[in-house]
Amino acid sequence: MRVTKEKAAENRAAILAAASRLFRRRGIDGVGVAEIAKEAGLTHGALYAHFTSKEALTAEAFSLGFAHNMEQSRAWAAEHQARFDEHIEGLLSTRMRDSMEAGCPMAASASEIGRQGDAVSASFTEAFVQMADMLEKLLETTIPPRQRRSLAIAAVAAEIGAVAASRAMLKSDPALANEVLAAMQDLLKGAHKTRAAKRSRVEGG
Amino acid sequence: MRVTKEKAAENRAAILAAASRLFRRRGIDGVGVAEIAKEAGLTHGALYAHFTSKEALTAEAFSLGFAHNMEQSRAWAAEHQARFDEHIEGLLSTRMRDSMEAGCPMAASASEIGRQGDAVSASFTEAFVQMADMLEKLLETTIPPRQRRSLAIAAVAAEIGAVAASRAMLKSDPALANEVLAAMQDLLKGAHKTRAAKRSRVEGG
DNA sequence: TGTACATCAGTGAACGCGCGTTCACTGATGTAC
DNA sequence: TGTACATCAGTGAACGCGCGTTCACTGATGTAC
Repeated sequence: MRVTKEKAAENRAAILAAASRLFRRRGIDGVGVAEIAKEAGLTHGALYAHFTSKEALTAEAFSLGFAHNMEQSRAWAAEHQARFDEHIEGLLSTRMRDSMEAGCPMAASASEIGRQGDAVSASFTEAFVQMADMLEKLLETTIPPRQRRSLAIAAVAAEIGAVAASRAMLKSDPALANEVLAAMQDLLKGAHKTRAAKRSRVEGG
Repeated sequence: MRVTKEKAAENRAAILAAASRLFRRRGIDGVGVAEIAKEAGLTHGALYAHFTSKEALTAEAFSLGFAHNMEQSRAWAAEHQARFDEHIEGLLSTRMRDSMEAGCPMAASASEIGRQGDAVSASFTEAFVQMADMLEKLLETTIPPRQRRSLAIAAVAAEIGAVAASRAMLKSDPALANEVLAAMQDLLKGAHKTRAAKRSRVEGG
């Protein structure tokens, strides 16, 4: 039966939220539309009143998931007045790795995105760029702009790899999984420090 | 009908090779056992004479895929007498990114491994460690052992992230996809150079 | 070396199941008067 | 404000399809004599 416009909008949002959550946890191919609808408190038929296909739903779910995560990340950084190093520590923490739902959605789905359609790829790219932009602004301003951009881009990719790899080996070697996170923190913080120092020396000399 | 032991072994190997190839290209959930068997020139029933289940096949296919890729990588490094930097250039090349089949299998499946069973996770970990060991040996010996290990581990995770991210955004922003590979090359080569230089200064002073 | 037979890799039909999608139907909502 | 009716979000049965797995059967291979 028909529901109010507000309720319909809520249901649509609930479907997207459920899809985003389930896709991260079990992969796109690992979750059916019936389960997504059920998780949102609906039957599978209702889903097609809001989305033309699973693919369309997937694209929107990723877009929303990325945006939501980015917003949380930005809020956290503002609240804690986090600089580059602290932000890297947060992203590469065991807490982020162990939470498929609160953690980075790019890391949760990285290797699947390339097999999806253009819309999903575009969502990923947008999220990647926003993340890189955010990190870039946190870098020492003594580093030349071009280097800042390069380092920020590499840092996002590095974070994705470290979290994905750490998750992949968690079942068989938890100690090494933690070592991966720590090693990546060292690499990124070290690169930041070195590039900032180099510039200072140039300025000083 | 029965076939010779040699032919049976060949068929088994063909199934594993087909599975490894198809899983990388389309994901584990994206490929059925019938297609794998067909690609190996058999019917789906034959598959169960060699493997107890798709999961068992998956674990063996990944194990073989990782080992095969590692062997190729080692051979390439030996032939080209590649040092750390050249090896990084090879791994983070557009050629490796664009070939799902010749490229790094860890990057192709990173985010899916965590959802598979213990055996698949163990295969991934073994491949990761071997890759890290190989890179570690290519690092400047002036760098202290603990730093070498940390850098090698971070480099493998970084490579996985850069290749996976570059593939994910290839459809929507090829220029940025290339930039990711270049930025990661800079980050890793820079870290290598800096750590080697630091040590030299300490030794010199 | 030749014969008889057990072995077993491979075939292909069949299993139950869940997938994405469609559709006739329901009934409260939203709207026109 | 009250009434009549069109709208449409949501329901649930049904669709064809491909999934992973099983199994009776085939017939060449490998082995025992």
